Amino acid sequence: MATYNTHQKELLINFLKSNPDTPFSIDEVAMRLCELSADAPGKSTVYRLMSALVEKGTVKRFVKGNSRQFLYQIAGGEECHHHLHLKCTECGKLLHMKHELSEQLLSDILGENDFTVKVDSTTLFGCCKDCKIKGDAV
Amino acid sequence: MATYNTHQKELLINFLKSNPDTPFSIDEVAMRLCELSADAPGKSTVYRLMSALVEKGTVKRFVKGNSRQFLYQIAGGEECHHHLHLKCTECGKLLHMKHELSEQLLSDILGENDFTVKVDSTTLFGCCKDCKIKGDAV
DNA sequence: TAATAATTTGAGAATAATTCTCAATTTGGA
DNA sequence: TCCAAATTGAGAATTATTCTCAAATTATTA
Repeated sequence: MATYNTHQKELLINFLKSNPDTPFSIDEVAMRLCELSADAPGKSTVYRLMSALVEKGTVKRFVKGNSRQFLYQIAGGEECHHHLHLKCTECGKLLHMKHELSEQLLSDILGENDFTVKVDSTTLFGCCKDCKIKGDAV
Repeated sequence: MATYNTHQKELLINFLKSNPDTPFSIDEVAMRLCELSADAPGKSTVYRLMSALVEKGTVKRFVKGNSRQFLYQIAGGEECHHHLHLKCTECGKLLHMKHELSEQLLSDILGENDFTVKVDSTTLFGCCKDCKIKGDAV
């Protein structure tokens, strides 16, 4: 089963790459692509392409708030498979944990609990520096 | 808005408490409760009660595999709000990270990334000892 | 370039988990 | 026992996602 390169695929990936810090819903992506090009992919196709990208690990998928909707965001490069990520629940920003700290942490957990953390499936949620400041100001 | 104690509420909580290590779907819970009592709550009520419990923090909610279904599991006691959890993606088991390690880790992340992890919203996914052995045996 | 076979797309139908509705029941206090 | 407020349950409504399949697109070969 060979795979063909299509304009739709290209548009989708370019869009996600040019917004590396923002998580999008399928609807949002479909709408934004529509504004960009006449042959933007339809919603069915966005769903299909996105699933394939998640499967490949190119894209990360989150649950939005406490809804039953998913959000999608491009994954980092190869190096991102080797460190954990921190996601701010206030602003949605995704931070990269420093490599050494991440390694340290994973090996501590392996030593202490005999548990191998899957870096790609794990995200730590919390509050980033900027949002903390905003929160304090109120 | 006072709240009334009902047989249905009691049944649900008791069931979850007596299965602290297993995550259940709404359907599973409803079925199991049906076997236990004549006035088990119907599915609508299980949904409603469960949402309330999640809101209160008594119950934790996960996304099942890569489906769009949620699983529910009773949260640990007060002490569980202070350490992180490890969830085996093979068998569903939930492990408790040792308190000191957890504290260490959270303060390292705060120091390094200026990021405050929300313990209650965070779960580390991976593979536990038992499943690792099984996997190797294949 | 034309013919082709395989892949991909898109519009809408189908699915399924969850939420909503509202009449009937249950609860706890007076 | 009576009553007002809260809760339940059956089924309808909602909605994000998946499926379907004919039409369009892609890459290859002659």
